[in-house]
Amino acid sequence: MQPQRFYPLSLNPIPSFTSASSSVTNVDSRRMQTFQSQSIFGFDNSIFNTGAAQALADIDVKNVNTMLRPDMFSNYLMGHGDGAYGLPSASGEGFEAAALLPVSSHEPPDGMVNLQQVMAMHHSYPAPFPQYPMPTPFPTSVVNPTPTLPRYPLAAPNSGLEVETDPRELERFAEHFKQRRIKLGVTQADVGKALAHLKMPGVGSLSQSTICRFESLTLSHNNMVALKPILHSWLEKAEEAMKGKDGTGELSGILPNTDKKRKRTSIAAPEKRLLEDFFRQQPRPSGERIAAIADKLDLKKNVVRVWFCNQRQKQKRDFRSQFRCRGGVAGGLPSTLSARPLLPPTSTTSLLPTKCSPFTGYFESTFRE
DNA sequence: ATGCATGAGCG
DNA sequence: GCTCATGCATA
Repeated sequence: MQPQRFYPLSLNPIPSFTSASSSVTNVDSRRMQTFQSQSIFGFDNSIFNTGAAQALADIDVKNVNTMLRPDMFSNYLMGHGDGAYGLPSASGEGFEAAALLPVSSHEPPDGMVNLQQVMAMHHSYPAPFPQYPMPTPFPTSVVNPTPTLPRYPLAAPNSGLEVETDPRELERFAEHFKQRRIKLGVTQADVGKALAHLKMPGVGSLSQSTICRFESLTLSHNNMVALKPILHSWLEKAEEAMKGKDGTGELSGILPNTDKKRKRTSIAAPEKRLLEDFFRQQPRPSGERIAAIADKLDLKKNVVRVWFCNQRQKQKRDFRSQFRCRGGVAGGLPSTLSARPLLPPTSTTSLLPTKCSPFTGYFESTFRE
């Protein structure tokens, strides 16, 4: 059984949401305007008011004209969990950065097992939730301490709760997430599968790759923003399930057996070096040039084209790189927990030197030949 | 963890 | 034909 496929989380089928004044309206506009305006989680509020949310969760979102929007998750995240940290405000102010994050790493389980197995172990983990530092206290008026209130937000706009877009906070969460996941003994793949069982509208399973990239911050900023509430939600449930030693089972996913094999082109080192040379010369070669390169390297034109696409994306998608200004990203940072990204001073409005592209953190070289 | 690939949405 | 999110396959 294949995991159900969903739309990319940040793609929004509603055209009006994809314009410059997109649905990410709730987000600190000062910052958001520095990023691509692609909407993230378009989610029609009305579905909540009509109580159709659950029904929606059960059908293929491809057929639904709604998507999730990060701001819709604000309340979602605040639900319960005494130890759970709250969604910080987008302002991100009064919040000391990664200094607080040296989470002491206790020994992880020797082997990774799926959550179901873990829960079956009946181990009660001591101090299940080393409090994730709460950056900005929420006004109590918007915090919902009552566990009986709806899991899905009825309205988010201008509620004061906003999507987390502070790169520091995202980074901190990513690390926190990884630490906790490991502590729980859950693999990245397990998390990805379990997401489908959260029954969050528009949220299906994700691959191990994506979870990995989230943890290692090798996603675009928008992508990080979009995934954070979902993963946070999973983590909350997982912690809870672990606490109450009787797992509800909702996190145990069906293990899909993917048998189809796709062959992957492998570009040899010499060719790759040449491609990198070409890329340095011109990151956005014309079709003709691509053809020429392909011919020269004896590669298929499409392979070369995709390689350039991926190379550009590689630069851009590294979440961390978006807050740096440098010539290239080749190699990138090691994705170890100890890799401390160079993040700019607190002010999110001046994250980047003016010469940088606000989105990519790079000097733009958009001109094509 | 990451390289190559796919596909939706878009201009 | 590009960007972007995401996944399969593999180093």
